[in-house]
Amino acid sequence: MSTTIKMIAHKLSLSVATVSKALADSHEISKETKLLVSNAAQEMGYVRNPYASSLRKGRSKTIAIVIPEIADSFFAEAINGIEEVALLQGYHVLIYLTHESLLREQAILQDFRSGRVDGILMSVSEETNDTEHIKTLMESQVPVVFFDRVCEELNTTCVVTDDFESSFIATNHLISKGCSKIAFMGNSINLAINRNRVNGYIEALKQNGLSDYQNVVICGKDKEISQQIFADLLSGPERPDGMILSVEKLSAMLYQICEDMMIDIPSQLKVLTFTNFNMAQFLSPSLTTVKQPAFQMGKVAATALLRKLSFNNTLAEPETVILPSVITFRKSTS
Amino acid sequence: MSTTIKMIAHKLSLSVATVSKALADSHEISKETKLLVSNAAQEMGYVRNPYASSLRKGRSKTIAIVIPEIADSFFAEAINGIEEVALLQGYHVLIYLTHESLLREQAILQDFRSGRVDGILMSVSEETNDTEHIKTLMESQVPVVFFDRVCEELNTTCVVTDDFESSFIATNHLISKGCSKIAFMGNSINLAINRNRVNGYIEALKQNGLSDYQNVVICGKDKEISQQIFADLLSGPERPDGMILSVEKLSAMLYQICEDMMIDIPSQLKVLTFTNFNMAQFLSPSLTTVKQPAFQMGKVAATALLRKLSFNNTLAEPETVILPSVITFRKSTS
DNA sequence: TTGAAAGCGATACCAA
DNA sequence: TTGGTATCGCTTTCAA
Repeated sequence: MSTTIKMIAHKLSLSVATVSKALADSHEISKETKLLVSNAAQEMGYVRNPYASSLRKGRSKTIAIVIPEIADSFFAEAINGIEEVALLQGYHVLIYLTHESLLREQAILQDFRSGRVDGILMSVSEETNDTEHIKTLMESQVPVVFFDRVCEELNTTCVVTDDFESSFIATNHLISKGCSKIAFMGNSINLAINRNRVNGYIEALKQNGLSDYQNVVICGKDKEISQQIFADLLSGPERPDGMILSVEKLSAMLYQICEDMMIDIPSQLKVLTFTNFNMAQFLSPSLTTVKQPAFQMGKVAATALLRKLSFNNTLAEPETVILPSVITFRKSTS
Repeated sequence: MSTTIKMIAHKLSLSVATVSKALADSHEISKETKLLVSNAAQEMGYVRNPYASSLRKGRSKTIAIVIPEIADSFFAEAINGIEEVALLQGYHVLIYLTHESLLREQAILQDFRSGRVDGILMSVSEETNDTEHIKTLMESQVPVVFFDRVCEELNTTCVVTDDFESSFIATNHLISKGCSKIAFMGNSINLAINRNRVNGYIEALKQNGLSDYQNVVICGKDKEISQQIFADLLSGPERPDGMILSVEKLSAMLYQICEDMMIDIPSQLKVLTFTNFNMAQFLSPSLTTVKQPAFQMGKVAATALLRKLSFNNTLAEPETVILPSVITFRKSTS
């Protein structure tokens, strides 16, 4: 049985009210009493029951991270950034994975209507084409801050990177290296992030008169299907000579397929990936990357959310923060 | 304001007790009433307040993951496995990072004395040489299950991989490839996992009469210091011709240093890493790895913890589950 | 400066 | 099968 305020009160012959206030460092309580209480608390190993506190206060000092997956260096790093900020402000962090399923995402957000969390940091799933579940939650005063995979149509704070520009630069880079048939491998078209990257790609093609070969390929979450798509594309008549991978895990897949099909990177196919992966430089061939500022994005998103919470979700107007990605040219596109 | 049991009761002219029982699918309640209640709940968008429930029941249906870091493919995958099991059984998952700090680990566990979580899944920090904080928690009936970085001296369930054997095989492999001066780069000697690996290494050296060059190097969490240690080791008179990296992130560091110092892998130095990393095969040179079954370890650990919880932490005797790692030989040790 | 008491929402005991 | 009510531990208002 853990120590309660009541026990402390009993021991010191004080009321629970006084003890509660003392522990909260209320100005109504005398210095001496505070000292007495905090000593007793220390000694008795008292830790405030968070559930009683949450129930009473209507706030849980807990936030949720809702993301598609975790075995991805971007999300792992972003969590790192979020955790750092949360810890500093005394918040606890619940983690939920949607595994790219809208149904799961809906179920998770549905649960949040219970008041389990004070706010949410979220990157939507590939399947999220309907945002009612998110809207509903926001309407019931649970602030949501998006990062990376945002919903642009929802009026709230978003933390993203410069997807259009990065993609534009990346495409131009491939073109400058002699590519004329560049394929863009993305995930769901539902995602604004993907649309922005696609648009950057298309714009670059257009400016270079290469729109004849405009090839946006959607690879879903299913690994086998993606592999088949790659294999078909690379063995087809109109084989690309350049590829932009919008999803980290496609890199390993493509490297494998190229090895199997004996396609040389970069001489036969130039490749570039949007990833946060820190070993790109040591791959064979070393991989040209657009590296997102994952840690920073996590920090900024968490900071924005906690600010909303401390301002009681008022006067914090929605904003879009754009943090720059860094493109590093390596052998895979040389 | 979210819907409460009281509101449902009011709407249906029932008592809160009845509604509560109906929602819990109690046998005391008639089929008709249950249907009535569940319909109303659905319609009103009712979600049980978890904090009120936890307060009353003394259980939170929440577990914590306490790990050193998250930007590491092992831990990321392990979380994946944990989350899967937790979700299936209706548990929520709080995540805490110690960043290899004992102080932080103690503070986190201290908080758990509040009843915030029903159980804990944990991999200890490098600095954890004192386990009082863990013992205290276990004594207050909060079950702890260790995975990967376990505390062998604490009497509870541990999920590990075959560290001694893997390390033994790995060392023998290097020896069979002609190495005679093999260095073992580990993290804290506090960690049983590290000791087991070191012992496997030492045993292999001994059996091959190579104990003259027995070199266990401790790289802490500080990146600069580790780099210096590597640089010194590789520029010293007794430069090793083989290296076992016990920590994933040392791989990138070593590849970089070898590039800078123009040391060729594998001709001048053979390298092998304990990692869960899925692109090892595409590194240059491709990296020989001991791959831990991270996802599976997460699943097994979570399953064990939840079983303890459902059995009220009785009759679940402590056990040690050993899941095998897979060693894959590649160019870095050829 | 301190204390009594109501109440957060759900659960569980006991009574009807 | 249903309902009244005490209770979980803490916070907060109001009174002393």
